[in-house]
Amino acid sequence: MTIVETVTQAIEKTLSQLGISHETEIILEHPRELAHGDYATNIAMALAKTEGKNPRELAEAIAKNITTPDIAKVEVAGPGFINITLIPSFFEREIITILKESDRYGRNEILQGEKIITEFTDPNPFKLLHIGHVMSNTIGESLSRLFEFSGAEVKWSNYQGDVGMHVAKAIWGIMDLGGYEPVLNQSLYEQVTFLGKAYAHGATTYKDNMHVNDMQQLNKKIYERTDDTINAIYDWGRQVSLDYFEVQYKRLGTRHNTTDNKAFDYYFFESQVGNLGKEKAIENLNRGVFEESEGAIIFPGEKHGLHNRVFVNSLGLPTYESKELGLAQVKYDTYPYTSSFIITANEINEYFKVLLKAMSFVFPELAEKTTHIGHGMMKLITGKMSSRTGDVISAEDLLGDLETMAIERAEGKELSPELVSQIAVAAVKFAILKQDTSKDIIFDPEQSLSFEGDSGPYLQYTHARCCSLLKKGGELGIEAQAKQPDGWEVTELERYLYRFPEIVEISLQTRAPHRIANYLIELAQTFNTWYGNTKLVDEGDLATPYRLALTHATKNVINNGLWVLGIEAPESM
RNA sequence: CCACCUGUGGUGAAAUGGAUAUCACAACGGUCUUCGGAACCGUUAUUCCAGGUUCGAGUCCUGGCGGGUGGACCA
Repeated sequence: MTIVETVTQAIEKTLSQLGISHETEIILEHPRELAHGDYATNIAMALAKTEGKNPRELAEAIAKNITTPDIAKVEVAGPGFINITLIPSFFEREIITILKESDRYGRNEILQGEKIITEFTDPNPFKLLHIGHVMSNTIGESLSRLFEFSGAEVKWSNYQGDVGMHVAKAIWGIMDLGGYEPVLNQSLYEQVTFLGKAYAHGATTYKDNMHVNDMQQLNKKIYERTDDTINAIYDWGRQVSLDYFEVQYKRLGTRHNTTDNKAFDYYFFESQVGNLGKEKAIENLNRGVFEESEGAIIFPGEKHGLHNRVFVNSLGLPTYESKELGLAQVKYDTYPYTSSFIITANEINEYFKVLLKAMSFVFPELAEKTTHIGHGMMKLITGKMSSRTGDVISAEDLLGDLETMAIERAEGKELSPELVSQIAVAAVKFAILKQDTSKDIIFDPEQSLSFEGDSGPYLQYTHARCCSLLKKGGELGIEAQAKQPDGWEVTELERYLYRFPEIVEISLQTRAPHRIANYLIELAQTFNTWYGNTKLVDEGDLATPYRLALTHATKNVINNGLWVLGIEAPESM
């Protein structure tokens, strides 16, 4: 039984002893001020009115009767809070648990037996992997890890638009620039840069209302695969893009599956789900779910308080909407999930509401299992980042600049390329994950590059510092021992460490990795303050073994927390 | 025009309806013969406006004002 359950039960018992029946749930929270205790409940204030009593008097009455072995002190404070302080040996037991469970500490079984499929990143072949994709990738990976940390079997998927007008624009651009042959023998980066240029050229031309017809015809030919020359360009461009994305996932530290060493378990493509989606739309047109309008097949979202959307356009081609229907089925056929999460930027939130409504008629069981999670957009303070490949900033450029800064920051200290990469990735991922992911992020590269304050590198540094202290203890022949010395005063650090599993649960329930990120910062600050004020490894001090145990516990919690965020925890840096 | 999201120090953020609104950056001032200074300590400064619900509102409701995103053949 967890400490929260034990204490809640004790309060429950007290209430019934006092003859108070209640429907209000007993909620335990951590007071903002540690001085107020480890847990607090507002139950007295909540029940005061129905009981016809003064909240403070009621609180006093309840407080007097709460007893469990782990409670050292119960106090009434403020308007009627009941503050609870735990006994020192509770913390000692928790430290033992943290050391014993090691990299499993903080895991739970809330999602035991669940089969979850997540979808994120979703870059489009023929286009750049840009910072928006980095954001989706980071958030999607963290949520996937959080689900896994909570006991679910999780499959990662990536859905990519390998057909559609953007491809036609790119291919038109390639042809107009004289073909791809000249770059064939160059590096992957050169090839993909050429591709990016070609796309930009096509897109600009299209926007200027030139060659619109040509590109639409081209689009049709790409669909039909009737032209050998076009097919060759298409196959080259698609493969170059996919290879290049994979290089970027490696660089981003995206976890790779063990079967084929690729970032995702499943890759789905628009070209593979379009026909099925179109069939479903036509099928449901006959059932009256969809309607014909202006030569297109639409879903009348307006009948459901939403807006109408086109599923099959007037040329008879499936739009993104109907492809998504096909995708839901293909995903389920590939991996019979109990839940499916689709993580995208929030600019398509409204679109997804309509889509899920339509899906609830076409595939009721699948729609029930599907959740869309919209994340904020990455806004840039312009002019501060190099942008070698166009007006959007590529993942490549972003990471390159961060790595350069990390090296400068180290001031001549030799860092392995691997470590430099880990630090750069930590900087950007933490900047994304430290705040509510549903909101836009104003990405100030300078700030993220500064590596100060609440940053990923700060956490990594704290982790490395813990490792160093443990090493020093080892050299002196002092082993960590989770046994409080006589007269030990419980530190703030201990009073934060045991909260990690609770934080993970809250983070899961609200699907908010930033809860974990913020907790880790608080924990690291608490540790560093302690470190600054106390000589932790002191040969002559009997408390050193316990201090080393706390240091080790801190290392474990930071390590596990960073794991959920998808950030590496190097032992030295 | 309609829908959804959003408004917290100079800047960027946090806060299951709880106590004196927290953290970082910036600014200013300190600590240092390091246990690894990418550190630690201190000072200044904040909930868009008006009502309402509640014992209690940054948080919930209503109405303003400001910002973002969407609103039929792009995704």
